[in-house]
Amino acid sequence: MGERSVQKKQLILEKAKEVFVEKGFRNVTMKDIVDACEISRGGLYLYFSSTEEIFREVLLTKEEEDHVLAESVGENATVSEIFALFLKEQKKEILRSKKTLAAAAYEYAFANPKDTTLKKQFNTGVAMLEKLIRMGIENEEFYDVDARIAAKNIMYVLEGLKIASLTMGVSGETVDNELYMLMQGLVIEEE
Amino acid sequence: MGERSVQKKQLILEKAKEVFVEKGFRNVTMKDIVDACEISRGGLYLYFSSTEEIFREVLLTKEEEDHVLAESVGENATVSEIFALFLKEQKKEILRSKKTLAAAAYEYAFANPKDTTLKKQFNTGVAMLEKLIRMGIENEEFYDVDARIAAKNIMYVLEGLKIASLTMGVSGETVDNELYMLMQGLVIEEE
Amino acid sequence: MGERSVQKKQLILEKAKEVFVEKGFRNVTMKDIVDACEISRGGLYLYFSSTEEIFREVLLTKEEEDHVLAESVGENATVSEIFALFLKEQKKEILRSKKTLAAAAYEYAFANPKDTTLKKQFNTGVAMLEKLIRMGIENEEFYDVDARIAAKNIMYVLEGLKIASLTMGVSGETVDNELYMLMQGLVIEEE
Amino acid sequence: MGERSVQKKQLILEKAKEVFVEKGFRNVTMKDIVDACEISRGGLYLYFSSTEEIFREVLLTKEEEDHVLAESVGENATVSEIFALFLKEQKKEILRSKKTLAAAAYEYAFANPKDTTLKKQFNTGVAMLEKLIRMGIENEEFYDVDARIAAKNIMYVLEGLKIASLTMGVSGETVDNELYMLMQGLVIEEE
DNA sequence: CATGAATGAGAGTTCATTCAT
DNA sequence: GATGAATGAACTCTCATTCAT
Repeated sequence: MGERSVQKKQLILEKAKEVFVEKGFRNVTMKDIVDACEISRGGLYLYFSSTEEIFREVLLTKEEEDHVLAESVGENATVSEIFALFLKEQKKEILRSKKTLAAAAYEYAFANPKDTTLKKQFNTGVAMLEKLIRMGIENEEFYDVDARIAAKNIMYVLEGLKIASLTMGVSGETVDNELYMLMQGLVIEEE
Repeated sequence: MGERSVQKKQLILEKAKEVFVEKGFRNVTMKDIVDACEISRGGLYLYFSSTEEIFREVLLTKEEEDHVLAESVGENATVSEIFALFLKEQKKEILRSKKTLAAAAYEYAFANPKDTTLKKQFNTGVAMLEKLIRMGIENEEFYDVDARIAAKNIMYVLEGLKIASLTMGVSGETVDNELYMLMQGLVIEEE
Repeated sequence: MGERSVQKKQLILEKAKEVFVEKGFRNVTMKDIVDACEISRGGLYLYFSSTEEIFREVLLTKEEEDHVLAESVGENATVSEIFALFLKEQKKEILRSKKTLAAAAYEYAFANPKDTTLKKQFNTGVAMLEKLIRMGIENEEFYDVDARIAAKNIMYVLEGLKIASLTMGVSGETVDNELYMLMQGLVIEEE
Repeated sequence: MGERSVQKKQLILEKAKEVFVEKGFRNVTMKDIVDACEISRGGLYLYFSSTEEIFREVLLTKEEEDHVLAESVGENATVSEIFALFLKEQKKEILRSKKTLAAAAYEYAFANPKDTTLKKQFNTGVAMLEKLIRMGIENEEFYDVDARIAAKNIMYVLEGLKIASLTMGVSGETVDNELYMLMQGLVIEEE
């Protein structure tokens, strides 16, 4: 597969992502993707042989984006500020969840219980938060909690908000309340 | 619709529920349900005209079960005990989520953003918890928190655990940790 | 599957047979059969799920016809006469082989080495001939040969003529010569 | 077409032959041959424009091999010996028929009734045998039979054994019995 | 000459939905 | 009411064949 093909593959992944965002996972057919990419029926099969295969690659692309995000966080000042920034990003993500892969990813996970991509992404998040919390504790910015358990708790609340956003809608205010509680549980307030 | 028809409809809903538990929502065809019910293809159409319609009714049945649960709680003694019992029930529910309608319900919600059934069920839960928390505060068993916000927080954590259980699996211990944190945030420990 | 369905299945088998006669085995698609039967695409799948399955049933039908033939032979007079009649039937069969299932059956056998239908039909032929030859020997109409080996030899010559007829064509005279040799090898000529 | 091209064409024919041996005729696609030859899709079309065309040339190659065989026979001593050697070769050929082009050739012939390649090969065999038998008769090694008819009979038995070997399997013993009968019908046994 | 990406026709298969009985 | 055969639309997937490079 030459240079040109790599570009085409990339194009397919981009267009396919839009389709998955719009239609979820199960609902998407190879034809949908063919139409979105404006290529021939057979053409798509040169690159991928099922919607599942395409979705897996789209998910990996997402993962990369997340990594980039995680690293860009590293440049900021105090741990509390980084944490606040992280939560702010999460809020954005939660509120626009209907315009992301989130629903499709859940559907995919339901259909593929063996696949561990979501789990890995979750664990990556936990690990990052854990590290952050440890730093906060060391700096005496955070209460002396069990960093791992606290990290997991944050991730579960975020998951809860995400699925709630997808299935019943949540207001910005609601998210703020939840995130505020998370901060409160960790950050030592100055008097 | 006569007596007999009502019974038949009930039978269909029961069998259909098993199918939805096993296969989710999108994956289920009218044929699957026809096969499970051992009725004729045409026969099913006398009662329901799509899997969506069937699923909606199945979901309502579930709602009733939940109500029953909520009321049975009422017989217990202290608020803390009731709360502990509630969490214990939730733990069970979370750990067996793969054997419940949960995944199908989420899939259904993704496909039907307008439908408010899940939202109503969530809100019912919030209301019940809010009432409980208010009672706890009055009894001085619970800290004096914002009951509504606390109730919502609990529900979001539970949602997070449920979707995590469905998509990546969670251990009993993990659930315990989370539920313990929820208790800790509310119940005033005696010294 | 009710009365009506059995008739339809029969109709499909008849029409399918014509298609197999005309096009062989591998070349035949479900669509070909659908067109020949003037039923819907999906309709055919109610009865059969592949051309192979259809062909197998068509072959069995043929087998029955052969059995009928074998028995009808039993009514005639001397063994030599029966034998002559048998060869005459075979000649007809060989010369019209292009209008029978023969080619399709060979193709099918190539594609399904495990299937023993052809072998069984061959063995049935051998058994019948062997019995006939034994009777001929007892009656002193036939030379005292090894009945089993002689029977097999006849069947192999007939197979050779059949495949030759299909792949290169044979004249009636050629068949006559071969069949005459077969008779000569068995029947004791009166002086 | 230059020297190099001829080599390439030869390579294609060799590899294609392996494919035809393995898969028969109808089952083989241009893609199969492209894959086997490790050339480009377009490249194959520079030399051949269909599997049929390729198969025709492969068949001619086979014909040459047979000729070589026929001539190599010429070096041996008595006619009976040559005849025995010929039958021995045929036995080998029959028993390994599943590893030869035989099935593909029959399939090809079914699909191309106009093609006379198989007929020519058959007639070449008949002619060779006829010549041999005439020599045997002259030498008084063979009975005084009609050489042409005897030659044809031998060829038909061999065809019968070949197709039987392909479609239902034959044992070495069975082949021996048949070939022994052929010898017996010709060779005058010394007392 | 040679490549291999791309096309589009066409086969296989499944299902929601209808309708005569 | 109930049945289940029948339909046809929609999808999946494969290949022969072409063509820009």
